[in-house]
Amino acid sequence: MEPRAPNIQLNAAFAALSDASRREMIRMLLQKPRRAGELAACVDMSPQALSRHLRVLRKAGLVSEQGIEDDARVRIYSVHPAAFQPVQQWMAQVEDLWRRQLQSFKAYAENPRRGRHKT
Amino acid sequence: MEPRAPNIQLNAAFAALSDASRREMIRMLLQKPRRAGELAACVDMSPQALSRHLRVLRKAGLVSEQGIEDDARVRIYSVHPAAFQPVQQWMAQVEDLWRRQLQSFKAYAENPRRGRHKT
DNA sequence: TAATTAGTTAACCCATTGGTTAATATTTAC
DNA sequence: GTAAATATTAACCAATGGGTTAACTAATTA
Repeated sequence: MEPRAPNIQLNAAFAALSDASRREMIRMLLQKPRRAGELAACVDMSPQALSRHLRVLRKAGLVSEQGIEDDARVRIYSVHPAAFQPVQQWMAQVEDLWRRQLQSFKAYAENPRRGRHKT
Repeated sequence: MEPRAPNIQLNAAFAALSDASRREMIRMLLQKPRRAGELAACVDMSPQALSRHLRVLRKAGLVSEQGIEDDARVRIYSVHPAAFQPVQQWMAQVEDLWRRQLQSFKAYAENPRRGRHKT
């Protein structure tokens, strides 16, 4: 096992979230699953551009699509919350590491002779 | 105040985090503040490439630099944890919205209007 | 002073992103 | 049947991202 997994999925998730329109789409889809057209009304862009953003979200695994019965034109998009987990885990790691650092700072402040700390 | 702020900062933060090398740099800097050269040893890239990544992180506000007194060549980089807050807040919002709609979604998933489930 | 060290910036190159228009399915309306 | 509505994909184009080499600044050292 490599110590340095590429973590493509995590890259894609963060990248997908770096666009305000896509974040807005996710919020919309969190309220309820919707078709592309309903999203278009909210984010105000061409169907083509929207479709691309949906593809980015899909490839990142953040949303999933589901065809409906008798109309192949329409697909229902919904948020796939499991895909957010790696992101949240990474953020939690950061928070944890930061907390530890705070403690070491605090320890230094309480007992400064032990180490050399530049603020 | 606009109801729809572009949230450039949030965009930049997510984008900055979408690169594995930059995430690794952040982890390194969370252990302790370091100079550029120390980071280079970890992420194994040219000083120029590294410097660019540092600039991305700086512009996103995720890390801050601090010159040392008697050598202007060297700057100490450290994580600026406050910049992670918008990201965490957004993620928390998502989690919250998801929890609120969990019942509806569960009903939706357990009683799909249609069969074709392309998870 | 010249050379080395530490690091950033500039110029360039190539791959990707994201938008547009045009073309393509598929269902509904006429 | 044809046309309109609902989307997606293809082809194209401008802008960005990220890497490289070269050039640059500032400090240390010979």
